[in-house]
Order: sequence, then C-alpha cells, then structure tokens
Amino acid sequence: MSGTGTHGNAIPITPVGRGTAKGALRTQLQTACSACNLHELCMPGGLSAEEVSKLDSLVAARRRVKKGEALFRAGDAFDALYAVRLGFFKTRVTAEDGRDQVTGFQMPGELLGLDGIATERHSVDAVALEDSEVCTIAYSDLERLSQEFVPLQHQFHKVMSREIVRENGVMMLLGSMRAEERLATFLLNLANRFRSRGYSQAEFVLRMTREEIGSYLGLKLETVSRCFSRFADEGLLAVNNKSVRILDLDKLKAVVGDCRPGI
Amino acid sequence: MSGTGTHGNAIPITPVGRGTAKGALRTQLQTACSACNLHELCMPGGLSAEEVSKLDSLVAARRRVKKGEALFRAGDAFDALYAVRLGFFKTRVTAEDGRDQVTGFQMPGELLGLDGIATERHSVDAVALEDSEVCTIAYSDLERLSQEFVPLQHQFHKVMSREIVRENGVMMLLGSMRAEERLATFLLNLANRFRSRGYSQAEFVLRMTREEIGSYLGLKLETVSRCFSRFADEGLLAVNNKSVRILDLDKLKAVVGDCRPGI
DNA sequence: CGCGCTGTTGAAACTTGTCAAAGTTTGTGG
DNA sequence: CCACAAACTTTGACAAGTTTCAACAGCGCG
Repeated sequence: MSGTGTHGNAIPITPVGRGTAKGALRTQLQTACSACNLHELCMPGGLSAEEVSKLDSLVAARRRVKKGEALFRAGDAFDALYAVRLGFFKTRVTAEDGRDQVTGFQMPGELLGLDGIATERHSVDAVALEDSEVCTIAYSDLERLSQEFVPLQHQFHKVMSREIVRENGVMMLLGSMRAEERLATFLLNLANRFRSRGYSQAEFVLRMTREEIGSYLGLKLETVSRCFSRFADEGLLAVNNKSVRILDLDKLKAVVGDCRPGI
Repeated sequence: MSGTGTHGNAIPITPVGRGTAKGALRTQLQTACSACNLHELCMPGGLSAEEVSKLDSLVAARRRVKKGEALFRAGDAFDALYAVRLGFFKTRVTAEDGRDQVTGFQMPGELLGLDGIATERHSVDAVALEDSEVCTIAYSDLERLSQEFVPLQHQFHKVMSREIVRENGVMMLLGSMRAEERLATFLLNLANRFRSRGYSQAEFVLRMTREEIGSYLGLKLETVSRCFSRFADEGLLAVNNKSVRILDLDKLKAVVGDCRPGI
C-alpha cells in the first residue's frame, strides 16, 4: 500500500504544466472524482464509492488558472462551483473605497464559489497564487443531482456549513487575538491542512506574500514580518522567506492559548 | 390595506408574553409561514404563495426563549434550524481559553443554527437578548421536503450562501476598519434591517450591551462607548443609553468610506 | 545585470486597551 | 412601591500594541 518510495497519494504542490509524461498520465486518469485522490477532502466527502461515481457526471470541465489570474471576480455571474485540484488560491472582498480583505486561502480539495449562490453573482475575487487547476461543477447540475440523490444534498449542506463555521473561527481570530496569536493560529491551521493532504505538517512553503497573510489576519505586512522574526528568534520556527519549518509545535500551540491558561 | 392606524404588518419589538388578548390572537393566527408577516425575510423568501404553504408542514413547533437563556449551546446535538419570530438573539463562539466572540445578532425573520449542519453538533451558543420566540424547523424534514421540492432547496442554499457573504463582510470590518468605521457600519446595518421590518431606520433601541457590541466589532466596551460619545458630540447620533437616533445619516455613511475617498 | 517586488528592521506616532472611579439603569425582594 | 444590589455605561489617565514612515537588503524576472 504505502512505503513504495513514491509520493503515494500525495499530489505534488509544485506548479503544474511542465509537460512531463507523468503529468499527462495523471491528468488522463483522474478526470473522475472516483479516481481522484482528493475525494476524501473534497465534495465527495462521506459518500460511498458507488455514490461518488454518480458525482463524476457533475465534474464536467477542468480549468487551468495561471498564477495571478482570477478564477472569477466579484460581480461575475455565478453558475458554477470550483474544486481546487492543484495549486493555491486566495479569495478577497473589495470595499467601495478600494480596501480589500483576504477572506480565505484554498488548497487542493477545497471548494470555491459558494459566495455566488446568494445573489447569483460572485461577491469575492478568487485569484490563483500559483499555477493552478480546478474542477468545474455546474451549479444547476449539482442542484438537479442533489435533488434525486439524498447523500449528495446532505454532503453539500455540510460543506456550506463548514464554511460558515470556519468563518466564525476567523471572526474569533480577528476580533479577539493579538498579532502573535493570529499568526500562530494561521500557521497551525496551514500545518493541519498540509498534513491532511499527505505533506509534512512541519515544513512547508507559503504561497502567499506577507501582505496577503496580513490582510487575512487583519495586520500590516510589517507586523507579520516582525512576528515571523520573533518566532524565529524564540526557536519556534525556522523562516527563510516563504519557506517555514515548525521547530517547536508545542510552543507554537502555547502561543495561541496563553492568555488565560487556567480558566 | 394600510394606514389604519395600527402597526399594520410591523411586529412590535417589545417583549412578548404580557398576556394581552391581542397577543393571544396573533399567536393563533400565525402558526403558518403563509400567514406570517415575516415570510418575505425568512426562509420562504422567493417562494410563491402555493410553495410557501408547503413549508407550513415543516414549521412544527414554536418555542419561547427567555432573555438570557440559550436556544442551543455549542456542543449540543444539532437537529433543527430556528427562525426568529419575535425578539433578538446573539450567537457567540467560545475559545478553549474562555475568550468569546459574538459572531452575529439575529432579529425576526433570520435563521439560527446553520453552524450545526457541518458536524451535527452546534459550534456556537445562541442566546436570547430579550424574551423571544422561534419557529423550529426539523432539519430532517427540511432535507426531505427540499428533496421533492426544488425551489425550497434553492432557497435554502441561498440562505446559507447569504450567511457566508455576511461573514465575509464582517471579516472586512474586523480586518481593516478602525473603531469608528466599525461602529458606523454596524449601526447602518442595524438601521437597514430595522427598515426592512417596517421599523424606523433612524431611531431604534439596541438590545445588546456595549460589551456585546464590542465583542462583535472586535473592540473593548470602553472603546464602543467612546465612539458613541464622539458620534453624539459630532451631531451624528443622539444616544441615550440603549436608544439611538440617527441624526445625520449621510455623515454616518461618510464615516465608513472616508479612508480613500478618491481611489 | 538591473529593476521591481518582497521582506526586514528601526523609530516615532497613533489607536486602542487597561485600570480605575463614579454615575446610571435595571432587576429583585421586602 | 421603595430600597438595595447588581449590571451597565461613561469618562479620564496611562500603558501597550500596532501602524506608519523610512531605509535597506534580497530575490526573481525580464
């Protein structure tokens, strides 16, 4: 099963499209959810193998998005959801006065576009942070299929609810944590998500700039940079530009919950 | 139709249950969504009259929640959604270390409990800020009915998506606004929601304390109090404890978007 | 190879938080 | 219905945390 020396079911997170034979093979094999090694993390979630195969009909098109390009923009008509297959995205909202706020970072297996259902127009921009690839799920198809297919409907509701819960967590972070706690929380969250995908939880490369991290965490980029430096000084992290290695996971966790250790 | 001198289709926002004959009559008449004057704002949303009548079967029980009591708590098993019928709620998340964060305020016509779908346990507390009343919608019934009833499914998805979009807005507020902007945004949002319900948008009574406002806005209660005082000094508001009157709507709006008027 | 974007660091300014005290309102029980 | 206690609000003075401004270093892309 495992230990063959290959990456097993881990998807390389490096930019796609370098045109290797192996890449071409993978693309061909994994057109279907049932063959996708992300299906545990993605929409198929708790569905049975048989049920997942029904999903395959939904995922019509694949789409590549180059680094810096938008998958969709606020104001665009909504007609599909997107599952990140490869790469890394950010979503952001822009206020009338031009300020913008990063509202999330999405990695393989995560869904984009849920914001569009409310008004049938997107309310955020989804921008690729590296060359990426998504599965397109036409929303009308999803609605139709989940009509006749109870577990899919249930699963979809869970995905939306999970997003609501995630945002509650971000509100807690933004509303009542200090800079170091915010960054530590963010790094621990990233580490967990990498781990779920079969990557090292201790060592990873950030796809976003300090400014994007700062926007997400409600901080200025200088503050983010200073916090990284402080964590490095204290031996919690080894930071080299965008690559981060967690040296002391326990201490990093302690940064988060240090305010009222007793209560 | 209107202009009879009564409140028409406006629901009095004062505490319920004083046992007047009129109150008893209303309770009896409005057990059904089709007879509820909130149906424009609530789940029935864009549904036709005929469609709404199908909803009635869903709304089995009504439930009263006294001021200060919880409709549900984080960790409780999830089995129903609740539509606020009368009164006012807050939702809050609590961190392991005891800190808590208000994640929303819900008024009549708004839904509570969407957080519970993800894990089948609630992840927030929902607490009544005044004596309140909710319609209980069993989630299993909702799933079943929306299975055979497309517009309901669609409407429910919209409600969830709307909540995601709302939370994006709160992230913007918490992540990149200053104290005065946050409070102004909050007041304008309240004003709009009161207006949609047929109340004055210029004059209303806050159901929550300064501390709860502060928690929602990521500020300390003293900061909230100072901002109120400053708005009053500048002639934007008349503030008397919990009652607020907006004196200069345009200036209040200007507070929000004053950072980069040009760009 | 150089220009621009990204990241780091320092010092000063500013916003918000903390602590403290006093006033006000609300709720409860006699 | 009044009195008292608890909860809430306001305000001031001061402290702390974060932002702002500025300068410079490093890396990557053209």
